[in-house]
Amino acid sequence: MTEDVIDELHRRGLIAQSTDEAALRAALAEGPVTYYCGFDPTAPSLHVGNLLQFMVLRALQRAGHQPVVLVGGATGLIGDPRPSAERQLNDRDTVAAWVQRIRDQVAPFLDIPAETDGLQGPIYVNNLDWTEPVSAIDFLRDLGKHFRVGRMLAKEAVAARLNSEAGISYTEFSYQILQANDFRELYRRNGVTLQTGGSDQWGNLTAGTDLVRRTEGVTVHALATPLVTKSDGTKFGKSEGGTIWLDPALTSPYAFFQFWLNADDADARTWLPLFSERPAEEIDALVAESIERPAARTAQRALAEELTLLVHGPEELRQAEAAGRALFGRDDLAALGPETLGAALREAGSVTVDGEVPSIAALLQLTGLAGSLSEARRTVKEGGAYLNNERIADADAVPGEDVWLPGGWLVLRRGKRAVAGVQRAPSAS
RNA sequence: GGCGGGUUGCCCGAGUGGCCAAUGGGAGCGGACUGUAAAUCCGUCGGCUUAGCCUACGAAGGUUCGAAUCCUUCACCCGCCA
Repeated sequence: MTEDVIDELHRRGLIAQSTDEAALRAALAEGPVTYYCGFDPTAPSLHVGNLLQFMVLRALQRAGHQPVVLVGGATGLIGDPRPSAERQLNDRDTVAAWVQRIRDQVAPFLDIPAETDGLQGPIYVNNLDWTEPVSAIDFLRDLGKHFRVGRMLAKEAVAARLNSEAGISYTEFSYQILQANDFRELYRRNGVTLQTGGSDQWGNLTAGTDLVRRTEGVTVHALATPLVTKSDGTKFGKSEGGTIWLDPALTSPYAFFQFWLNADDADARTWLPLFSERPAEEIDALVAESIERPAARTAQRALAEELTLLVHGPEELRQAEAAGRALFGRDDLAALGPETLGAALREAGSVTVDGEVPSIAALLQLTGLAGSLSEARRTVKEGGAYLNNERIADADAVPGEDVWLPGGWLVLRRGKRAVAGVQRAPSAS
C-alpha cells in the first residue's frame, strides 16, 4: 500500500485547507503538476517560519512534480496586509537586493543533482517582471474588473484591519489583486495549476484560483499549510536573539541548532512530523521516546539535527553539535583544549579584544550578551553573568591574567543558555 | 472640505501642572526549582562616566519657578458628515 503525496502531507499535518481535494489528488496522480509558492522580500533572509513551505515544496517535488519558486520583487514593494498594522515600505533598491539574496537562499532546498532522474529542479521567477509593465489603466480595466470589493473586504487580513484602529491603505488593500495576477500569469506562462502557502495566505490563494477560473475558464488548486504554533502562545520562530533566520550571517548555525534543541516538549512533538522527512514509523518512535523519557529530548534533537543539516549542511551541523556539547558539558573548560574551545566559541559567537582588556560589563555588551552597559550591570547584579562558569559579582572588574583559558579565551555566559567567547588578540600578549 | 475622537516606554494601556523615568498587564531578561523543557515563585525591565546625571510621553514652538499633563501650529490615524 503506497502513500500518495496528499496522504503524506495529511499524515504530517501539513494541510490546513485546500481547494477541492479530490480533484487535486486526481490531478497529482495523473502526471507531473507544475506548482508554485511565493516568498516576499520583506527582510534580507528567509526565516524558520518559511521552512514549512519548503517541506510542502519538497514533498511535491519528490513525488515528481515541477516546482516554481516566485520571489515577490513586485509584491514586496506593496506589502501583504498583516492583521495588526500597515507595513513600512522599503525602497526599491533594498527590495531588489533582498530578492537576489532570497533567490540564492532557496537553492539548497530544491536544487537537485542533475543525475537524480525523474525529479525536477525549480524554475525561479520574479513577479516584478510582469507586474511592472502593467499600467494603471491595465490594472483597473483588465484586473480590477474581476474583483468584487465585497469579497476583497471579506478576506481575513483586510477585515481585521478594517476593524482595527490602524485601518488599511489602498496600497495594501490591492495586494491580493497582484498575487492573484501572479497565479494567472504563471498559469499562462508555465502552466502552473497549484499554489501553496501558509493558511494566512488563504485569501490570496483563493483570489488567484478565482481569477484563473474567471478569465481562463480553468480550475486550478490551492493548498494551505497550518499556522505553526507554540504551546505558550508566543510566535513561532523567535528566540532570545529575535527571529531565527536561515542566513548563517544573521543566525549562526549554532543558534539555529539551539533554537530547535530548546523547543518545549509538547512543541517538539507536534513539530517533528511537520518538519521531519523521516519515515512515519521513525517519527512515531521518536515521539514515543520523547514521551517516555522527556529529559533526553529526542524529538528536539531530531529536529535540530535534521534541519541544521538541511539548512546549513553536514559540516556546520557537526560544528554546532560539538559547540553545544562543549559549552553545556560538565567538562572543565580548561580541559577542553584550545582547538575545541575555540571552535565552540567561534560557533557560539565571539569577539576579539586588542590591547587593554575591557571590564566585564563592557565585554558583556561587546559580545552582544547584553544590549547596553546598563543591562550588563543589571545582569551582574541579578547574578546572571558568568565568566568561565563562575558567577561574577563585580561588573566593573577586569578579567585578571589568571582567568584566560588556553588559546587566549574567556567564556562569557549570560543566564543559562547565552554563551559568547572573548579572545585576546595574539599581539597583545 | 467640516465636525468629533485619538497619537504615552517592545506591545496593550493608566496618568490631565510638581509626589512621573511615568500605575497596571503582557512580552523580554535574571534567579530558585529542573532536563540547555514546561508550570510555579521571586526579582528586573530608557541610557550613562550609575547614591548622581542625561534623554523621553507624535513633531516644533510657547505659557510657567516647574508640563506627559495648559496654549499654538504641523504631521499621522480613527469615526461621522460633505
